[in-house]
Amino acid sequence: MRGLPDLESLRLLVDVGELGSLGRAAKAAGIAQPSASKRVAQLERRLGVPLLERTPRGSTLTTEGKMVAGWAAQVLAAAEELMRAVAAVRHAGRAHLRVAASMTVAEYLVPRWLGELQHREPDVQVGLDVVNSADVAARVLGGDVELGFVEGPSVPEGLASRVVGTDRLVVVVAPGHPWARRRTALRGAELAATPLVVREPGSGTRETLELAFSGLHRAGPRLELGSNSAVKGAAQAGAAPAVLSAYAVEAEVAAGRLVEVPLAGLDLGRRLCAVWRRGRSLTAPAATLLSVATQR
Amino acid sequence: MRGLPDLESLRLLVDVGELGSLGRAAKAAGIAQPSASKRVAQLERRLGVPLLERTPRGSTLTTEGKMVAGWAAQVLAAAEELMRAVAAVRHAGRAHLRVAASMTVAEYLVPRWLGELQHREPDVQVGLDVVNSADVAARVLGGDVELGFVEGPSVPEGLASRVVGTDRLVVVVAPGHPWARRRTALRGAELAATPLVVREPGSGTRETLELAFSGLHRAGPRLELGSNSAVKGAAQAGAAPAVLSAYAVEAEVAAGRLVEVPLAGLDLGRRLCAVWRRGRSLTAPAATLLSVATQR
DNA sequence: CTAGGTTACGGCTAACGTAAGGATG
DNA sequence: CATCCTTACGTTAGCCGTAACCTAG
Repeated sequence: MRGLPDLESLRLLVDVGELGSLGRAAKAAGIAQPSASKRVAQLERRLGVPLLERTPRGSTLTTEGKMVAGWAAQVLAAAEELMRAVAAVRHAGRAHLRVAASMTVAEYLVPRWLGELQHREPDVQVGLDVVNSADVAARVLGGDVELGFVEGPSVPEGLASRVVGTDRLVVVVAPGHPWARRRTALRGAELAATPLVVREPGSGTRETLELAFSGLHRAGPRLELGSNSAVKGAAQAGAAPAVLSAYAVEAEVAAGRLVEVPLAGLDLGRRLCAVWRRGRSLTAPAATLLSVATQR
Repeated sequence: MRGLPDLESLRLLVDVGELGSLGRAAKAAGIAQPSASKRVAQLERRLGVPLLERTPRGSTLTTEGKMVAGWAAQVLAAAEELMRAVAAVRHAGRAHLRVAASMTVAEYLVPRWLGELQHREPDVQVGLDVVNSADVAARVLGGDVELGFVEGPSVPEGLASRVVGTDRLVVVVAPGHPWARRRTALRGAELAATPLVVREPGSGTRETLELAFSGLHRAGPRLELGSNSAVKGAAQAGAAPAVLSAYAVEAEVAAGRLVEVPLAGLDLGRRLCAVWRRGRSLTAPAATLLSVATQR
């Protein structure tokens, strides 16, 4: 099993499952039927598993095919979220509905919302600016964007807000780190006195951490890095414990590449809030997006 | 924005972000540096967004690049789960650790577990059989597989078991269906008297539904279909309300393509259980998998 | 005969590697 | 001048569409 599969072939497989024949799936993909046949055959070779039961009256998925189609649908859903989010970033300036979001919200929440919004309001083009929390507030107040999404702890002045979710910072270490097998919760004072891998000053993650550490005796950071993935990489390499958003490390923790250390006596929760100009009524698409965001 | 991006290019982008230069990312991918340069450039053209800040001392991700890399990492994680799961299906027979799982568990839970198991026990090859719940029990009792995973409601005789998660059946309709705007919860009797789109008899989903309907006056099914995706397709087309696992419709509900109808007075929850031969001790890899599965 | 499938073949796109050219500390 | 990136170029591999053939109801 070398290379990763290509998404077009996975889409083709899913379509065959739903439409019942290679020919119809080919039409849906805008290619000729023999091309679709060959692509699926190649996918079967590459995965080493038979996927279709072919008959002169159509094709149905084998048991393995149903499984693969199910897993493929999840890959495709993630890919489509990516494409929608990229489209929103590209249209940042000239869109019908302009919003700004901080990194964490933009990365983990916004793509989902866009999917549902697009379904409810198919014609609305969303433009997305990704900036830090302070800039989100500035753009909303300045009227550059209609709606903003920020991560706590503080909600800026002069803005109406609604909580749309909660996040918390977590301490993670490489699986080989002594703390990975800890059974007793880590105390805040102990964490503060340990050199850590953290995000750069000014990021929402760092600010939440600084606030929680205030008043504690503390060690300087071991490493300051400018992106979540860089911090994760350093933690996995065993450099030191890292502090990051629970969203950001979800996948690594699920896969066992990082281990979350239980923590006590330190509040690292933070609200994720939608904000808009106080007293100004929202346009219809903005109200829809807000309602979508609030429901999840 | 036509076609979907290809996964190799996304991997390349993520690697550039983590490794700091196109050259190192190229080496990681096993291709020449100019090829990597061209691929990323093509990705930028295709997405219509600048992704890299190129300098003579390396390349760093732009703000948009960091976003895209974050979203790409999620797509890649899903793709890798798919590949691991396919490998397990392919090795069904001749693996070190052989397990059997029913559809729902195999589709939504097993890929995650495999990721973590592979991390904890890198050398273990897992073989996965996907069969219905009754067959899972038979294979465990017959010694064909060491561990099984079934969806309730009944736990087979003669097997030790442990609950590894919970699922529930949900009622979903197309967004245009009258029930989509319902505010009051649906009563069990009303649901039973409505023609539905359901899975075929013998599937775990169908059995749970039949059990819940027992004693109620009921209408026949509107459609019986052999796969979750077929049922979802019919529901989206507006054929009738459908009843499916919450896991199965998660993505569609999040994207607004299906709407969940609130339900009262009918217990459609079901436990997902690991099962093994009573009195037989588990091998080390099986025990590890069980512990991984139990923790999530 | 129709509706579905595969095989065969020629054309073209696209990805690769090597080699050469340009910028920046 | 060392490093990293890009452009140029020739080769190769893979995908596509058309056409021909096969099979079952």
